[in-house]
Amino acid sequence: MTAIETTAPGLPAEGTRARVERAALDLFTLRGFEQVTTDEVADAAGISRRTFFRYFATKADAVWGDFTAHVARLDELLGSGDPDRPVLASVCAAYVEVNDYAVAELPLLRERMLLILTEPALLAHSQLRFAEVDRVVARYVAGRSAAAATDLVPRLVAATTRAAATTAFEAWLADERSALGTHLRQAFAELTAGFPGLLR
Amino acid sequence: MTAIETTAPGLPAEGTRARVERAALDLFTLRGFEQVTTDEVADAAGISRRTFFRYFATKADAVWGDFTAHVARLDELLGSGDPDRPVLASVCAAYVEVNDYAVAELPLLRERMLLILTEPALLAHSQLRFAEVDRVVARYVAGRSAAAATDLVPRLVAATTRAAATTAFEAWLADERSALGTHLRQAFAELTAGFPGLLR
DNA sequence: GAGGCTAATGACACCGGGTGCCACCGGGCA
DNA sequence: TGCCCGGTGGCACCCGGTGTCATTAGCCTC
Repeated sequence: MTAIETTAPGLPAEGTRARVERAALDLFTLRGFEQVTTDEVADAAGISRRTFFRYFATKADAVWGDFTAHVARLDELLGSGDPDRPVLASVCAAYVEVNDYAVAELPLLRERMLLILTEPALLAHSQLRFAEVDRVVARYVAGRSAAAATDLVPRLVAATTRAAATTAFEAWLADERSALGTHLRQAFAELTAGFPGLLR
Repeated sequence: MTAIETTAPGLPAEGTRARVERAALDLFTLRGFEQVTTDEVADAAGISRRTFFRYFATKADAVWGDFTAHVARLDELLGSGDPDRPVLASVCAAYVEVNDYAVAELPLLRERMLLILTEPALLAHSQLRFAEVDRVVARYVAGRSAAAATDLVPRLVAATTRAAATTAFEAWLADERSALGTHLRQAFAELTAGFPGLLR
């Protein structure tokens, strides 16, 4: 595997990050996360192993894209939401909206999430990234319910809505033709209603 | 760090596993998970590094005790529960019961969970162990609601109740004097009622 | 235009978790 | 006594991740 487009040292390195992400996603999808070494990813992207770890803190981080921006957008959506809507409904709505991707982005999202939720090493790592989401949600719930972000209910809302969202993603991945939003709405509906179908 | 009680090779190795667990827990609590090498743990327990990895698949597994038995007990509790009780309530009750520890075991449990939920590497790893719990719960819910264990609702119940239980653990760890069962019951009450306090 | 600063890169050495392999040791058994 | 067997330790190796240093190119200043 040699580089398609080699970059010289000292250059602004335009698009290098995106190129590495593509190489990583391709290789991981093709052969499995653990079966691919960081050396191979770096090689395929035309950079050195050392440089790979300057773009991504860990091997796992190469599959997440700009997740920090994703979390920031969720934070903004929560902050700019309708203050008259109930807290829990606001959280769910923000989750649905932040995950309302353009059709063209769906294949990439699918590839990412499939890796994250099926590869054990990536699933483990996801806990650390999703914790960023939890903090944002807990802070929002705390702010609207006059509680501390470390109290039980804010944490509880954050943890359970995130669990519901993740489960919706799994259902979406399992059904190639379905819409992510549908699964998210259904999951949140079940959650907020206390699972009405399970009263027996 | 030298071994208190060295064992000869070829011996039945009685209590070695427990001794390694204690050494690991002590060192991790004292200096932090990442700051302790497996070499040091093995040394403190009087075995070689190579043998450490025969008792535990990973460094992280040394803090979990016999978690497989814990999951098995949850499975049994679910299977032997009152079939007239609603499904969701049964799951919550089983969670409460399986976590009803004797007072003498609480300090050890606290030490374990504090490490697991505070140390990033262990928190990430926890996702893999907790997934075992999720499978058991999802299978139970599926069995009682005429659905497949891979359907949305069984997975959803498993993921959200587990998230609630984990959050209850966090609350318990944050309050030295509180009872774990209280937090669990409160968390499940909020969850099953759809967070009634957040209607504004 | 020469020199100096900066940022990105790559080579190298090193650490630590995890694994495969093999030699060794002790006990049980024919 | 000779054999097998299971727990063990030593060793070499792979791979993810990090610290250090030299190199390179662009840019800014004089």
